[in-house]
Amino acid sequence: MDLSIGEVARRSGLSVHTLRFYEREGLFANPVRRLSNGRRIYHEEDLEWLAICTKLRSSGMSLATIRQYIELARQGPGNEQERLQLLRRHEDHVEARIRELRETLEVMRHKVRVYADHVARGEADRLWNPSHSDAARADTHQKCDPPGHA
Amino acid sequence: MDLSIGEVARRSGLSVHTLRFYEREGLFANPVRRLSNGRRIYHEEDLEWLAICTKLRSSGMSLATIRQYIELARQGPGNEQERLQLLRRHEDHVEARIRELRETLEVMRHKVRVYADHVARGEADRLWNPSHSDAARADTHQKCDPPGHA
DNA sequence: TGTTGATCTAGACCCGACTCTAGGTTCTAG
DNA sequence: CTAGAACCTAGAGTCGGGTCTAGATCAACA
Repeated sequence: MDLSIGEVARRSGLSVHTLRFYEREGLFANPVRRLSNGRRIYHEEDLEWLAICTKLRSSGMSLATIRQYIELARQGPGNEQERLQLLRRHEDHVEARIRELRETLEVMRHKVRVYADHVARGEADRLWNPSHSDAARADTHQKCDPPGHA
Repeated sequence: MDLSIGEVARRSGLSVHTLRFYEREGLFANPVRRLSNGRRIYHEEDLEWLAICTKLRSSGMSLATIRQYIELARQGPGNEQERLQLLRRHEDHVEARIRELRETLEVMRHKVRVYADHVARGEADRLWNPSHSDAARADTHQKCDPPGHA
């Protein structure tokens, strides 16, 4: 049940380069073992961890933080609170990020709606070609264009 | 009502370095004007745009995309649909990102709950020190630890 | 007048996270 | 026996997004 790096790459979606890179960076819980010929051998557990790892990455956890986490895990029992703390801190970050994105999204949706409206009614000229002198006027129409001052 | 770069930095929260960098990158709708002595002069409109710009950035829009957008705006009226399209594409990205984050968050919350439970009941030993040979056993407890195989 | 502080330009540097190259070994199939 | 695929290491390169430095100019004040 040993897996080659190529196999793991295929199944994890990461490149072999990245797998070696992650190893150098200490992102595997256990030092990756080698065959006598020097080739790496992985196991199902590594794939499971890589899946989690990838999820953490894609939710914005840095490699440094992931490393911290697996270092705690490597130290064995006794630091459960720290591990939980680390995960909860990340939860908080993710939540904050979601709030931030939602807020931006709302603003954007509003602007797009107003714009689309104007465009549809063919009244967009003033809006879409703001100049220094009529910026204030355009403003009252909720423009979100980069203001011009030519 | 002219603003110096320092003033704009103060009010936008960006550094003077970044303002100059953004200018080089073509992220201002209008070429930033200079005083006869070469110093940049900004206006309120620039601050407004920088605020929007910052929001777009913080929602993950790349500088390249922002540049595309202001290039459309610079071309003047006639490409409203393209601008709307660009904004809507970004909306889609942001939505997708929110979904992704929410999903991760759910998974994390679940794992944290299960962990905290185990820790609270003092049963975490097996869970928190998984070894190759008992990984399967630990697995039945929904571990999210990096699996060990020592 | 001279120092302090803000600005200018061009270009180097940094960081995170990969990604790839060069040059060498090893496995596998024909 | 040999070609080609897969692997190895060390280290260089890339990309996005800044960040900073050096050396010069300029304004304002005691």
